[in-house]
Amino acid sequence: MTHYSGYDRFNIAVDCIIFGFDNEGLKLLLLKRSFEPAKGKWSLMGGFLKEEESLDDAAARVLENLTGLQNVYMEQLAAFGDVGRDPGDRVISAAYFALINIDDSDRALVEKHNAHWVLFKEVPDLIFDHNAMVIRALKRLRRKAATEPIGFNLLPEKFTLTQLQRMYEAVFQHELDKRNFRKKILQMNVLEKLEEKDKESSKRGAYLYCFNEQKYHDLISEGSTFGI
Amino acid sequence: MTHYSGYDRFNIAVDCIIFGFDNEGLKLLLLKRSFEPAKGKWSLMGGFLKEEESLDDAAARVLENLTGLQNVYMEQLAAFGDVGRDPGDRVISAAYFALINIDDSDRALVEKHNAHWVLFKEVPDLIFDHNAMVIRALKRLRRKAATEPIGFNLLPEKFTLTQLQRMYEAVFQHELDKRNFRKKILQMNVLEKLEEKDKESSKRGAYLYCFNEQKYHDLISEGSTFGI
DNA sequence: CCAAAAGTGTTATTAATACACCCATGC
DNA sequence: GCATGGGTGTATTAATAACACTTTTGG
Repeated sequence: MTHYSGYDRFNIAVDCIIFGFDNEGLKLLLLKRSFEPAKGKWSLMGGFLKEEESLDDAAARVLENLTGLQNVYMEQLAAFGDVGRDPGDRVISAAYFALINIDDSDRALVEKHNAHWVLFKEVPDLIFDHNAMVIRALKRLRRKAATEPIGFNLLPEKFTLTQLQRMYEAVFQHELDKRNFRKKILQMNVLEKLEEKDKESSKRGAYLYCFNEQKYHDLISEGSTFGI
Repeated sequence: MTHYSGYDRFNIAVDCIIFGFDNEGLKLLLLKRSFEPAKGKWSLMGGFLKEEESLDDAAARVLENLTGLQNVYMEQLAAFGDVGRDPGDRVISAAYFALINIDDSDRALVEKHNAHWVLFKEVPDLIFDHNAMVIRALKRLRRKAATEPIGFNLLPEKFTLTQLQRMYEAVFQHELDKRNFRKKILQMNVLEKLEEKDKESSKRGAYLYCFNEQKYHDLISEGSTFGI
């Protein structure tokens, strides 16, 4: 016996805007829809909410189904609830965005779903209101990446300062000054400089760094903030 | 015949975080819940989504039911979807926040709903996850009010610079320097100075201003941004 | 030896902050 | 004439932006 009988009930979906980053730039993981309506069209990865799971759990499940990844950085963007947004039926969708390192994703799984990493600048027409979701996700990503240390989720555990700068340049879509960038990020003292060097992209080799959660907390607790 | 049969369906609620402002400070419009479960407890104003309306429409309807107001500044905060968030039944709630001028609201309607304007600092324990919604709404309000001209929605059409400053002080919960504040807001050139003076709060009288949408658009289109 | 990326400080400009006195008026 | 809130400018400090050369090393 429910307390709230007599009210309309709805299908609820979660749709995932999955950001990735590599040498080519900022990318989205998109797939060709395998069922009607809009079968064969480009789409975000989605799924329906189940009775026994939270929205956050559903989004994590959908992401894991596609990428094989758990414990990924995810954040709810908003709920999309226009009446005609899905021509198949009335569906309310909670959109989530995720930041992952492309190399961590399970390539076989991704291929099985007929999914592809697409450069953000080249995102095609997507079904329903998915383009609107993507645009809002980028806006949110830009804002948050500028003020919180979430961008690191797009990189491997160990990265060079140049890689880090390229990542921010891809997110913000404009170039940064190398010296000012390094000054700023190093002054915040949230990175740990490793002994190792990366020799892949230069002969000289570049020192590898990793983000240090503890250092970040120290920064915050002394009243400072992260900012690029 | 629906395309998406076989998936669970859910009640969907909208809950409204209604901000107001007067001489006493920043306030929230809260009500004592008139039905089970949690009857008699403090709560946000809410309602259930109907088949024929969008989430935004539902939020606007719920707000109008309580305040009598239409065309109010409203923005979706997020969807809240934890499994046990509402002990009455599984309900997914889309939280919206609204900014209104307290004097514009229909006092009789507000009283009829057993609703009260409560100082933000004195918000009591609310049902379910409503306190969490309120905290996130304030965070969002602070961020957006600092970078977009939404704070004006908390004031009457015509206001003095002191009123404007008090509003921002109430939102940010810290004092601002009078001269720096006036310099900043006037330099942006988004206010229109009226001939009229307000004589209510001083003998000398203070010039009234109003926000000018056109001037704001001019500011934006020349590449500048609003900021307090 | 040279191409290619790594690394490194200083100056100039701009924005943010701190701060105190006179003005107008109703009582 | 005095208490009350309205109104105004400058100097200091901090943050941001602009900018060019040396280093290392594999080929």
